[in-house]
Amino acid sequence: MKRITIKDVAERSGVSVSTVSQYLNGRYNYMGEDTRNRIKEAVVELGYRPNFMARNLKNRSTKTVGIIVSNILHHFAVSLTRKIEDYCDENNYNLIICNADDDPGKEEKYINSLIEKQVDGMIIMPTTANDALYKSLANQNFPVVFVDRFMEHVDIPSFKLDNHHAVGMAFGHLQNKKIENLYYVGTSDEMDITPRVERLARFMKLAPGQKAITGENDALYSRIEAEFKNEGSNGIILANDFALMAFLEFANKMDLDLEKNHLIAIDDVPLADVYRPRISTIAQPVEEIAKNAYLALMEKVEGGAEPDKLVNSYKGKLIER
Amino acid sequence: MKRITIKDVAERSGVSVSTVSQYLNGRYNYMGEDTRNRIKEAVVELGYRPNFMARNLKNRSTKTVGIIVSNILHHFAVSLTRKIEDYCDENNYNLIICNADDDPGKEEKYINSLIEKQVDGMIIMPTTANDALYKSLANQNFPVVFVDRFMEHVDIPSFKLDNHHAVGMAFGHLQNKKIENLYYVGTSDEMDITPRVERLARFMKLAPGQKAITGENDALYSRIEAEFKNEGSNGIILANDFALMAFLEFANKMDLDLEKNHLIAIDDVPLADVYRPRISTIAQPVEEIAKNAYLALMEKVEGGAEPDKLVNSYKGKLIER
DNA sequence: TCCTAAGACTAAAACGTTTTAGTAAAGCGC
DNA sequence: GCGCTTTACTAAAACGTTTTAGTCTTAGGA
Repeated sequence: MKRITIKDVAERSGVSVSTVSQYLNGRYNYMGEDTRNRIKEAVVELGYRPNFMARNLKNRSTKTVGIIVSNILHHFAVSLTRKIEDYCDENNYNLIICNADDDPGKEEKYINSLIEKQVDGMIIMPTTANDALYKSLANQNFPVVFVDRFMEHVDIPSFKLDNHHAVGMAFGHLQNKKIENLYYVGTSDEMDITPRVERLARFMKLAPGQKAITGENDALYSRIEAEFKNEGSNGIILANDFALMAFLEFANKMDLDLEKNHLIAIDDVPLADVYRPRISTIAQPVEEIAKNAYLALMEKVEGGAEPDKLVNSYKGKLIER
Repeated sequence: MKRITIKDVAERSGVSVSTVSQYLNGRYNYMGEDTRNRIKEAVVELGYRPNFMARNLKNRSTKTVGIIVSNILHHFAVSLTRKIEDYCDENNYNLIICNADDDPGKEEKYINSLIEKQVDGMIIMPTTANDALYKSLANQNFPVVFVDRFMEHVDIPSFKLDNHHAVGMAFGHLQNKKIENLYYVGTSDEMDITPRVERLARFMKLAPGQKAITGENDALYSRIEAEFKNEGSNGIILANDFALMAFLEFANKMDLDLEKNHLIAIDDVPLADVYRPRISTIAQPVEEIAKNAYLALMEKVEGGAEPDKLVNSYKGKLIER
């Protein structure tokens, strides 16, 4: 598989590489019309495609940004990535998608790999466990923005759901029902991950003395089994899509009556709309987060103004079903 | 944001760039121990990271492969990508994930962009609408494998579900119930996309005279509304996750009794396990597809043997619920 | 003492582009 | 027919690495 270079094109069309390069960059007034046509033909006939590596060794910008999501299995992560992809596409940027899989080691590897690949900037949904690395990025003035999560002592702007408001809405929604006990079910807040911390904190504040059940994956399921009492009419706030799935699994097993147990979940997953009964949710402002994160990143890439706020929260939308 | 190069490291440690390069590539016997330590320090202090572009301009391999999925919203696409990512990770390959969004134009753009980025190979879930481009890849001997879909006149090996067998299992599963009418609900087979064509064809063969409802997105929903008759006990084969969602939406609206209407869906989406009632599915052999596609690609990358078969189908697994 | 080998390095070419500075020829005005 | 501009190009440096072919010094070995 011989690689076709600009030199092959130059030879084939009988001009110098410089002229071919001018042609490739659309500066047609540097050459006569017949030359231009000959080059055009040569490019097509040889199936020439410029070498991005060589091109961007000379240029400054790679017109590429990377996104590292904490876990691509979260519906929110995929939707956000899709939206950001749209923005990149519109603006002729390439997007490299990386999945850290909730593993700080993988995250570190990807951050380094993206830098080596000379991306112009990156969007990170941080695992929050690579403090030193984030800081060094910020210090080097490398263009980075965070999404979904915020880190207290790191000078990188973040774009995310207003978690306080979201939990407030969930709480308000349940108050309209006649509910005896309130539950919060979510992933554990031990890791200091913003949405977990903020959501849980707000729940505790709004419903002091009510039960919060937290844990990771299978552990969460066991804790639900251990702590949830199926008595009377309950309200259950599901902190994210994983929590919702865990609770539904439990509800199925116990055959809970979901007309008496009122669910409301953060993250508007497609399943909520078709479940029986349908499930009320709070949809994340994916569009706003994607847009503002992208714009802020571009500001940084182009060396423009810093955003005036480090934490940028956007309100979710209650979808009552 | 000044970029730190190997030259800076060389100056800082008082040796030539060649020596630093040797150090970076682990060829330590090219230098004395103290030199080695000085370079090490300089690298850390400067936070030096090699420029991938420059490095791979010289080298042949980029240790990078790309995957282009037809639509990242399909559960199957994400699971497969995750598995392939694991294989890449294990073997120290980087994976660039691209989402064609069922748009042949985007697919073409991504294929070109991956070539320009000098990936060592790519895995494509083809939209099937870029015939000429696939062929030119095959002719140039560029390392490519297909997944999920197969293209008749293109010399690229494909790794996919055994669709005939899958539909056969779905059919068999429903035959154990007492069913009066059989339905097939799926995306349209107009585009000549392997799974759609094969699944539909097999259904027609097994259940001649029974109803097949096909269409895209909203159109599919309307066709269900128009053609599905809620009379007696029905069996419904859902051709993929989109079809399942569309049908569940319809079932909800009509308040269909899902104990009388028996569903079986291809693609084991998480929702199937928690839905009420739980939904039987046919799980794709994601693991096998990922593994074999990856291995075949690596064979090609390393210039090894061609796979002996162009079409490699693996059997799905019936999950009765 | 001379020869060779080993050890510790370095210079420079090469990878495939872009870009800057230049050149040669043609055309034009006067 | 001289100077100037325009047109149509080209040569060569540069980007940040890797790699090959050296070079220089020191140390043995005969």
